[in-house]
Amino acid sequence: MRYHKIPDETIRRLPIYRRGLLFLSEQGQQNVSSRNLAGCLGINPSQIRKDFSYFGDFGGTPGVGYNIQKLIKQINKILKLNVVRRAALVGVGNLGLAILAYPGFGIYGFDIAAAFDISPKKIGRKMKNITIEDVSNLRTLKKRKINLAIITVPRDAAQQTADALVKAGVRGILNFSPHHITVPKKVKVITIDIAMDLARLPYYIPAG
Amino acid sequence: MRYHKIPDETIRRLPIYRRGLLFLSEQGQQNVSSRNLAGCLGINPSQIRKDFSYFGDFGGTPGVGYNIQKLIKQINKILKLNVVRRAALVGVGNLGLAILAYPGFGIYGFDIAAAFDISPKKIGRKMKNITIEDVSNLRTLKKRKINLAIITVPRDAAQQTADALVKAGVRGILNFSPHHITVPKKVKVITIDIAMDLARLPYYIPAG
DNA sequence: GCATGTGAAAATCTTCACAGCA
DNA sequence: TGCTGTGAAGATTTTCACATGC
Repeated sequence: MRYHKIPDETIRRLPIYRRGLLFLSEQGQQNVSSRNLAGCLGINPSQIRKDFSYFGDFGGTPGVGYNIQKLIKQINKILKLNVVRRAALVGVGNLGLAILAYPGFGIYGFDIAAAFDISPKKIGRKMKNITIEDVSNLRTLKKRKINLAIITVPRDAAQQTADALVKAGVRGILNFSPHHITVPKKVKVITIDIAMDLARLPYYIPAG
Repeated sequence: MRYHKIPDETIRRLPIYRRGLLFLSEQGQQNVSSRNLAGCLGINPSQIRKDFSYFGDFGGTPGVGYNIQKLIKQINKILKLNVVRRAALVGVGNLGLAILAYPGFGIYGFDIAAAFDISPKKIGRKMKNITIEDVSNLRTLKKRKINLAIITVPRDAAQQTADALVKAGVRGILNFSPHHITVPKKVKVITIDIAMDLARLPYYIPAG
């Protein structure tokens, strides 16, 4: 299976596997079978084996399972998480602040290295070793080797923020603004709309 | 197509359509074609027409398009957003606070009607008309007609929080904790792991 | 002409089932 | 025996293409 195109869905699941593996590792486990990992994550075991098989030999041992540390390393390599990634945050409102404080990015090797806002009240303030800069400074990102960004600006500023980021050489954007943003093909955007995810819960709930 | 099972993917897109339609409505538009809406959202036009067709007649007019207000009403009805939904928030940390302050829930008819935490320092404090309660009060949710919940507690408290919510009659959970939670089939869980979404960006970026 | 609504085809993704190995 | 790795089958989702209606 080594030479095929990797399904997007497989890529989407790799961080889930990684999370489960780190958890099991913390529990002191050395090895894990696809069935164990599946149970831990609510995923079908064949799915896991199939996903792994796209990348060639994941070093699973029949009768035993996979070595957890090895697996984590392989996944890191595939996801290109084996170097520290510097990311910028644009829009230091409530959500932006929560994200700056969020401890979860570290375990993926992310370093939120800069924060930007448009409000003079916020510019210059210091949060967690980061001084909030004016958005006009976005153009310095390239020089600073920052090529990932998180957008937490209001909806109507989302597209222009994305445009500025693209101009500054950013290649990946995590967008929390509830608006579709258009970028060149070479830039990857992942949009998270918190309210939208909540919005489909009622559909699945019978009665009222 | 009226009597078929609706694809999950279609349900996932309905809130996206709704968002685009509200935006176009704000711009003063009355009608929209599948092609216009598609352009606005980055989705294929046939996809939109197919999605709509699952629900029977969406009242589109050949040569003209769809009436925006009518469409929004239909989507609201399908997603069961035509009544105000009361939701509880559990875990008033940074992310929880940001979500309490997030203005985006209102446009879907959500009312975050209660907040809970385990820390005595936070219990009793008031945020936006909501007094933070002790998690032991979760069992009152049924009486208070709250059947949706947002979990923003640390990873290791996620499962026990979910258990308490299920016991309290909650039927839908939006989970921000980076951990899989197991619930009975009648309860729907949607998990958002912010860091995990960021984690797959580097994969799509060539070079370093 | 322009746009909907939808069968049918194509693409994608998931699950099965089993050969092969420790 | 227990588990991996994977072709093949099955299920789901997307896209095409066009008949039909304004």
